[in-house]
Amino acid sequence: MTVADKPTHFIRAKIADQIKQGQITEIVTRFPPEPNGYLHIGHAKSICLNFGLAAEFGGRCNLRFDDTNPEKESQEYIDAITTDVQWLGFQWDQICHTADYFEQLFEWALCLIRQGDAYVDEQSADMMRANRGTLTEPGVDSPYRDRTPEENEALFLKMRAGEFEDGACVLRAKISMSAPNMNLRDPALYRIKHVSHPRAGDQWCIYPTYDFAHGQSDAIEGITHSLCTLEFEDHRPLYEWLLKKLPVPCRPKQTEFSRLELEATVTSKRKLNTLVSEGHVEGWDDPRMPTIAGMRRRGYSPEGIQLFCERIGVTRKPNTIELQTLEGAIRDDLEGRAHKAMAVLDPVDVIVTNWEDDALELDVPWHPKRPELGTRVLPFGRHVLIDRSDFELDPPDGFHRLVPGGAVRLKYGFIVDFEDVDLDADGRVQTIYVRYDPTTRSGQDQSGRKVKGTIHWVHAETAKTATVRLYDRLFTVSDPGRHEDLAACLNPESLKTQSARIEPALDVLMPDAYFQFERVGFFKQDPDSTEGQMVYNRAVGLRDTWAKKST
RNA sequence: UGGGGUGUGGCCAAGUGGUUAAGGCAGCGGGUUUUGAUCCCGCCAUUCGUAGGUUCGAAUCCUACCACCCCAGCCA
Repeated sequence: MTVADKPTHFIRAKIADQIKQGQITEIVTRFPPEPNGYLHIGHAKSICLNFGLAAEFGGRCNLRFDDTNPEKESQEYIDAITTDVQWLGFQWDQICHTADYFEQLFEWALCLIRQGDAYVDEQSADMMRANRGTLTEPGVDSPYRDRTPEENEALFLKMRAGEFEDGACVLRAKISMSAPNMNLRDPALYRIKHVSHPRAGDQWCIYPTYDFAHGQSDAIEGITHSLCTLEFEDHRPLYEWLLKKLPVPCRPKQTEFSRLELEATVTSKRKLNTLVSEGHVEGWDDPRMPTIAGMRRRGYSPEGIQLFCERIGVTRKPNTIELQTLEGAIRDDLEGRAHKAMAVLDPVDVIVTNWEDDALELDVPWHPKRPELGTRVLPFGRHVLIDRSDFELDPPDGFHRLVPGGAVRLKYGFIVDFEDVDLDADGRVQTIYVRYDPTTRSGQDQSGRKVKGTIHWVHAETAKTATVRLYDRLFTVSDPGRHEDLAACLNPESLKTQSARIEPALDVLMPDAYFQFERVGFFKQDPDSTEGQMVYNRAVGLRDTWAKKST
């Protein structure tokens, strides 16, 4: 897609306008995750927005780790985030860490102190909370609020020197304790944490807060558009207050958009963490997780996720996207990308009674519309397996698969006519007997015969056995985010593991390929796979209007 | 009962005073099809949170009301 045919949204429109008006010549954005967890689908929206916009307008986008709280952050998350952003298909201009700005931020804190715009408060956290007031009542000034700049500077230096315990005091902006916006009631700028930092090591025992770090970091990097979610809107006056008070190189502008809410999905880091730590899923990359790592393992493609992010738009409205919107985007992308092959998940024996020869090796394309994907060998013979659901003794109206007295095409093979069926004592189909029509070989059919259906199959002798993992939504409720007891709304059927018979070509490691099991769904080889013992994850099923009608 | 936001079809989303309110997803109907997939065609809001008002004319302007979301971390 080019800029012209992408659906527009208010941020894209605004940038286009600014460029047109000559107000800016280049845009610089940043994606600023805190490395305290894995990236999820909500972050994907932000990544696509920030990197996408920069690419579209010929600008730059930085990946910035907003690492101001060493208590929660770790190198594991930094590495995972780096991997995920690249996998999603984006390349940053610079990789940055707020920690690398700590010295400059400290200098700026000193500036504020000398200007009389910040003070060291020795009230306890509880006291500060009590004195902050409420939503409807103003707060009370701290008894330490009127210290002189000299006194504050001396204290702040002592904070840095490690002369105070954690929590003994904090640097606060001196704004107003009666501001209706709670964020302006003398917000904390620096706090004491005798904790070593994943990047800065033991250099610091005081760390800036988000509010004191974010805008100035944006300014240091020359960010033109600081995009963030709506919950930061109330912080914007503070963001601007700091940039105005400080001798920063430029004044970035913050623009907010609404965060992504996905049906039947949780995206709070706390809740995702609970799922992992309580063992409800197998890890951050469990294919049922809405994490980028999880979606990657499940078999979603980066382009499919990008397509989804483009389709959902960017606004300031609260929104909850239906799961089918995500699945639709993934299918739309995978349809053109996947290698298409045959696998039978619930096999039943079929004997082709008039086939006397050895196996016939059919040469069939991986994708009928994409010859460049090449071909593979598909064996056919006397004994094949078809899916149990593709035969009905007593078919409902409109059923066009194999039935007694009927005929069906074995895809890429021949048309076969029903001959007989063996049932076991319970009336369950045991073996189906058919005759193949030699004049109907795919690609050289001279019979002119038409049959109602074409089904998939594998050759019994050469087929391999694989494990398939069939995933379904993790939660039974559409709004798990609103339920405190997550365990109570877990879907017990979110993962079904079973074996399947696969054609030989599917028994080869192709870790980067996406597959479609014809008539079944899109699959990806799990990293647990080994040749001879493949594991296929179902990313998403095919659209199935027949199943829909019959229910 | 403070401040900041948001309300357009089942879900998203254009639209910012003047043709019959874009488009996507989902749904429905039909065509093509060696995947009941894909692809193609068609249908799907007399109405824009509600009630008033301004205007020749309103989803767009004004007023009032209603609903929902965010903010009282030394989290981000």
